[in-house]
Amino acid sequence: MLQVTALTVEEGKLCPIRNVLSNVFGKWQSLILLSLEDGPLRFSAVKRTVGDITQRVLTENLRALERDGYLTRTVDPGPPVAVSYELTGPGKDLVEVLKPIVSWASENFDQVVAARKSYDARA
Amino acid sequence: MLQVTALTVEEGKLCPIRNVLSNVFGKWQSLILLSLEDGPLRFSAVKRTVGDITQRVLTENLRALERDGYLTRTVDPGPPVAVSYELTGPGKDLVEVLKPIVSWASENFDQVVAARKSYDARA
DNA sequence: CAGTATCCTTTACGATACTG
DNA sequence: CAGTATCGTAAAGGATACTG
Repeated sequence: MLQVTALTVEEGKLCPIRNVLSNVFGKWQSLILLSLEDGPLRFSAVKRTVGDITQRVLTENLRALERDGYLTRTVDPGPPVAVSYELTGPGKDLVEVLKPIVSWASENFDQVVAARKSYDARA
Repeated sequence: MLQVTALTVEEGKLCPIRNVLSNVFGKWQSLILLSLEDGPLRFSAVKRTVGDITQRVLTENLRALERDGYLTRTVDPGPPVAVSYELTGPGKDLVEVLKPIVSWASENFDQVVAARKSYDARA
């Protein structure tokens, strides 16, 4: 069976699922990765694509994604300075497995909304 | 291009990606869904599978997943009472698109850990 | 067994102002 | 332009005790 507990069966080893996914399944991470799907973008372009993320939080999330090796950060000192973010190989792979979930979400949105409505009506 | 902003292009409509995924990409939701992959489990069995989740939080998450229509909750009044949770059709579909990410996480765990180490060494 | 009820802490996030 | 610095809020989660 699948191992999803904090520690794997071999004690002392962290669960890869949790350890990797916790940095991808946040409110913004997957959205940011998806925004880079078609090629590198500059900081402000990522911000525009995601829409309602603050500068502080975007920076924070970009750094975390860079740290995990999903994207690179390239600085072109200007002036004005231009910083662009680009998916790495692993980052592109990750986006590929992320996309089916995104499609699923779009396709099943109505169903989920209906389920919520029916649940709330019963309670 | 993919639409990931809070409001979709047709104003006033919520983004399906965010709206659906925010209830799946939490710390526990995907783990709980995965625990039910092989068939229905009772409350305590889910808890055992996930490992270190508290009763309160597990209950909370199970309710949210039930509300979104991913699983059903069946009570067999005992005594002692036995409650079992089972994936619905949509729940099973969701688990299927979730599994590739889980596999990806397992396969790329070492790489991510290495990336973090190298990033931390530079900074 | 499968929860509720409380209380408390942590973490993520939002708002705003400032800067090389 | 792409951040950093502060401050404040809110949601998620942890610990523990209690119950039909």
